[in-house]
Amino acid sequence: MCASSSDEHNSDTEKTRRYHHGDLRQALIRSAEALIAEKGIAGFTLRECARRAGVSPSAPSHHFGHVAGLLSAIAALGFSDIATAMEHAQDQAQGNALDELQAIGEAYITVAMMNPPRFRITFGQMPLDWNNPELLHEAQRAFGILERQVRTIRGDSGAGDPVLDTQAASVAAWSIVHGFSTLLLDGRLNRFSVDVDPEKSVKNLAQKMLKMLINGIEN
Amino acid sequence: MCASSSDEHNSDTEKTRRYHHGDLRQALIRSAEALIAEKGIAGFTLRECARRAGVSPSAPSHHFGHVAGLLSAIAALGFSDIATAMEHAQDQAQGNALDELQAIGEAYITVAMMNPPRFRITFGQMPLDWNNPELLHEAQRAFGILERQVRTIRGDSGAGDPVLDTQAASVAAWSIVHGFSTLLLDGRLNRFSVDVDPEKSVKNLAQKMLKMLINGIEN
DNA sequence: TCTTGGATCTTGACACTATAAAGATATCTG
DNA sequence: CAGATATCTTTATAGTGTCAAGATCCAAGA
Repeated sequence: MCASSSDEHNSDTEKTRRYHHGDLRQALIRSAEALIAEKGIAGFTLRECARRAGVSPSAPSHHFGHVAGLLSAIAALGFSDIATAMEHAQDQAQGNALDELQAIGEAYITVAMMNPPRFRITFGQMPLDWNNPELLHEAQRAFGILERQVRTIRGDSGAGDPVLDTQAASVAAWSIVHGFSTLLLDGRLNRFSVDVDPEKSVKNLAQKMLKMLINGIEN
Repeated sequence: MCASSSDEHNSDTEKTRRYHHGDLRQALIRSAEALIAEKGIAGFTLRECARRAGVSPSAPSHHFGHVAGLLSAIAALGFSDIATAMEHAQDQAQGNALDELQAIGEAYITVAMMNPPRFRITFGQMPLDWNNPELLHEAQRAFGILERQVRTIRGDSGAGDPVLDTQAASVAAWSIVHGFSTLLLDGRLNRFSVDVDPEKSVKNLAQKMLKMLINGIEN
């Protein structure tokens, strides 16, 4: 994932700044996430990303076209992160289908917490290019895992009340983990009565929430 | 310099363009929401708002200070909408505490659907000024209603499993309705297997989701 | 080895944007 | 009727995304 000679193209040092960066695409993605981590979404700027990568303002256009191109590439990584983390969690909790869904949901939240800038880009309101095939593919992959798991459960439990159908259950699962992640990352939770300071208590809270929903789904 | 009195063709109505707008504050709020409804969050611009209100680019600063001021005023309206709609729903469904929570949750989603631009501002990533006392107050009011309702329920049902405590339940309720609203408004649901085209089916889906969660909470 | 085509980056320019300072105008108060 | 004050305009500054044209490097083919 890194270049062959890693100390060659650092921006802030006065190392011979080459005309060709060598790995600009990756560098810009890193710059963008670091920038958002520092100054928030509002502080994101394509020019500043280029500046941090040690490159001219219009260099990014040759790799991503426009801003949405860079953001879409990052969003694709975001969906990929979620999908692979879900798959991993699913494998770990193998056996009980309900436990697998619980693990999948927790994985979603964990990924959001691990890289907030990436999650904000993936699910924020900044423009994305949904014609990007990679983005589209990874997004469908992520949601597919969750939906398949819910379908498995509802197939198992024999579906009592027809009102509680599979679609509603999968959307409910997605909504609860997504809503929690969003509220948490935007600092909406600790602004009010909820104090979720230590990281442990966040995961604990997420566990409880999911238990409630899954408890409601299986019945 | 512009014509002071007689000739006017700038505004859509018969209003003569005066030096003093008369109700610029409200006009800017309306312009902002209309603009976002048309061109999305990315198309929002303070200058364009001023343009639509028929005033100079820096006129808004005298009413809101900076961009975050205008957005915060709108966000305060957003929280107020949610709070009052929740209170209304609570009154309508009076009697069963569980039905009340269900109604409160549905109200949240309905408000989001009724005025998407306002909801996007209220819960989006654009900068807000949380020193704005009105914004803070309305936000606390909204969450307070939901939390009090959950507390009522858990007091009623006698709280069996201590794992499923009140805090987790209220956050779960907030998360599921907020997550659903966000995913819906950002077009993330109908992009995949879920097709929520007719408005009726959206409310139906929301009902089912909430039923599942509440079912899980009361047990 | 030398040349040449294509990918990569820079320069320069344009039309935007937010915001601040200072001047112009209307409304309100005494 | 006069000041004072709130409201809006003008003007200016610094920053932004994107485009077109030029500069530079790399990697084949002769």
